[in-house]
Amino acid sequence: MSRINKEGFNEECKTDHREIYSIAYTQNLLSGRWKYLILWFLKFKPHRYNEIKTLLWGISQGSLTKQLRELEEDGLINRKVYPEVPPHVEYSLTSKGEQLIPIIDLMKEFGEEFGDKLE
Amino acid sequence: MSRINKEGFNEECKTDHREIYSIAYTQNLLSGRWKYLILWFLKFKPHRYNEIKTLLWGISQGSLTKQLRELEEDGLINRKVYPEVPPHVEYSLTSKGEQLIPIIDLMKEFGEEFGDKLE
DNA sequence: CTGTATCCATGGAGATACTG
DNA sequence: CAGTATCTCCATGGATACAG
Repeated sequence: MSRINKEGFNEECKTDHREIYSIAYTQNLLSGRWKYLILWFLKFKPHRYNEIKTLLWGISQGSLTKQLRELEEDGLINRKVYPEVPPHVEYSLTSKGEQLIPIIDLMKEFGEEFGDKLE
Repeated sequence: MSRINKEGFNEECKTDHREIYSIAYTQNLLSGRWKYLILWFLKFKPHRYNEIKTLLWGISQGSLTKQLRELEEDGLINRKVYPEVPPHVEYSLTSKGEQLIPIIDLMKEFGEEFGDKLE
């Protein structure tokens, strides 16, 4: 999903610009094939890199690293490195990231009601 | 954003499969550059094709038509054609689509709190 | 006014190999 | 264990022209 910028919205839009930008802002943070699920997993407890990779069956290392970096840059998750050998890295939600969880909860509830075809 | 299928999640995933599928299902319905904003506009009242096109400054006709068709196929919006000349088409939310609005509301609130940089 | 048809550019995601 | 570096592929969206 492409990211949406400030440019590109009608100056005469009937609804408040800020509302549109706010929705686009949040959408941008969550744009990515796996981000909703990563945040969902971290809701319960911190996870290590390989734990997430196992939960997200099918994700490649390259993709996972990229999504985690983006989530980190957007301030949604923390990355804590334990200076051990072998390496030990743990990802957890920031308070900002936690505030996204209710959205994902709602998406889960919606999907439980309407998405039965996936079962 | 690519769509997520039933396949691709670990059989031994610690969280309930249904929750993951439910999140992915909802994410799939909303995958698309403009869908959140289209639903947001329809929240207030039905809109005509060109009204939506004007609100979404910058969208091409081809893209708008495609997004509207997908939303319609997924049962989120209604398409009502008034047999007039010139043509008159009105889009409105279905009850299923209305149940998505709280999610978008939350995204708006989140963006209002954290997305000030877009102002 | 509300589209369709066609082509094209872009970027995100996967595959694979390699590394401290 | 937790990455990095490339490469490739293809779905998505945009541009443009045309139409009922």
